[in-house]
Amino acid sequence: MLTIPFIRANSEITIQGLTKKHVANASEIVGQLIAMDDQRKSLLQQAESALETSNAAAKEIGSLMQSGQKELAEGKRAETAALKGTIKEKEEAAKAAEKQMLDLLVTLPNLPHSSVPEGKTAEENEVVLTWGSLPKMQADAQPHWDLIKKYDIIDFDLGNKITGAGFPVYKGKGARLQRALINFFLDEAIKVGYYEIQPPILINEDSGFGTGQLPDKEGQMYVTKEEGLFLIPTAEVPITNLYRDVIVNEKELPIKNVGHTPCFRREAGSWGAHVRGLNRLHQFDKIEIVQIHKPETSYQALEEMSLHVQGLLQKLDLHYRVLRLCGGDMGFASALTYDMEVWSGAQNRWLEVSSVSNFETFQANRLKLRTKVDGKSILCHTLNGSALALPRIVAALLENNQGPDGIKIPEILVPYTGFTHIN
RNA sequence: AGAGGGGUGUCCGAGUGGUUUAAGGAGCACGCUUGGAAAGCGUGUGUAGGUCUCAAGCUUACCGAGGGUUCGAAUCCCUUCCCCUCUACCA
Repeated sequence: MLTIPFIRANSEITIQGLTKKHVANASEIVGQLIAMDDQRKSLLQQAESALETSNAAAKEIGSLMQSGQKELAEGKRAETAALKGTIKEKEEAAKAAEKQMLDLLVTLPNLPHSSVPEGKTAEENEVVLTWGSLPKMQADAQPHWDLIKKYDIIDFDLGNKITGAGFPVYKGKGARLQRALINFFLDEAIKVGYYEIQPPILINEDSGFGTGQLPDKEGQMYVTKEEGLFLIPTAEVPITNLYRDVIVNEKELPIKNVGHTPCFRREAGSWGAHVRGLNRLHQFDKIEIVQIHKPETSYQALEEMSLHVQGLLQKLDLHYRVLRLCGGDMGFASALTYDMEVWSGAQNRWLEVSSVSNFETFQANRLKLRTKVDGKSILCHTLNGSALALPRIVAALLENNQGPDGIKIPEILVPYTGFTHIN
């Protein structure tokens, strides 16, 4: 969430940024917000000055009563009783004005970083770099949805039976490959200083709000019926929310956390060839890295996180590219996002496997995540990224590494899997 | 899940309607003291909002959260969350 003081002080920048993110009528909205805030302030002042009078009178009544001056006290009492109505009325009006302002403020996305390219759709994302080369595929190369059947390692039919579409069952070497990847990704993160967290995978409403899933995107999350808890769409939510309502000691920054969780996404309304097989699931595993920084170091951290993710892809020897997302394709809360895409040899297209973002103070403002610099409390910057999401990595590994002997496991994973081929 | 007890500042802890502008202690910071340190003494010590050119000052809210009663609420009432003890259940 953007802050009102920032918007007031930088209304032109705000309007430009919102426009880059394709918010319609940015200029009007900013004007409205400032007007609402003015109204809020004025009502609050009225309420507070009435309260001040009333507080003073109440105190006076107290001392009059103690000194036995009953009649004087009674007079005062009548006087302040009359104020009650005004106070309540003004307080309620101020609260209503604030709510109106917040309701609007909460709908505004974060402002994009200056390096974010203009553009509306994924086609306008900027390719930052491409690593590796196209895998050499055999003539009769099969897409992963055929390979998983051929080797009987991932079973969608069984998943359909016990849950529904998009909930595959991993079996045998398929299950072991999952476990190998999870451990590999966690170990790599721990090696470079991340602290491992195993969070709950159900979250409450406050947490959903803190990282920006609520109030807008509840349709994308599963909810429990009795408690109204949400199944997490990503470990970002519980791990970042660990720091909700926290003033972090400056010395503890930067914070670097990593966690593995299953992730749940309803993805209502998406079907078609592009979502076949492992390309899009309702439940999948992901290793998430989260960092919390002082503002001046956050962009350096973003680059470091991007390099970490790229390192993983390089170790798995996957042909990949890095995109800098354009204003229209970026997430709601992000100021700058890099997407990593791996080449899928049999589908002949790029698959998104990671998204690394700097949210600057956008999440921190909702979370009330602050630190103190020179005695003043300031909002922290939050960042996160997938390192990595499993299903599409598995899809690419299966497709790109298929051969006459079966599917070859990358060297680096063999100690984790305990086998060299799926056959 | 049932019964009972409890949630107060960075921490411990007093406080059941009016000098509580939250006692007292610990911690922390600064100062005095000292050859240096400890002890001792003194001063300060939260968050958010408003006012203000800045600072200071003034002011409002915050004793788990939300609402209510009252001229006045940490204190009384209602709702709710969390913790502890016992019982029940359970991996």
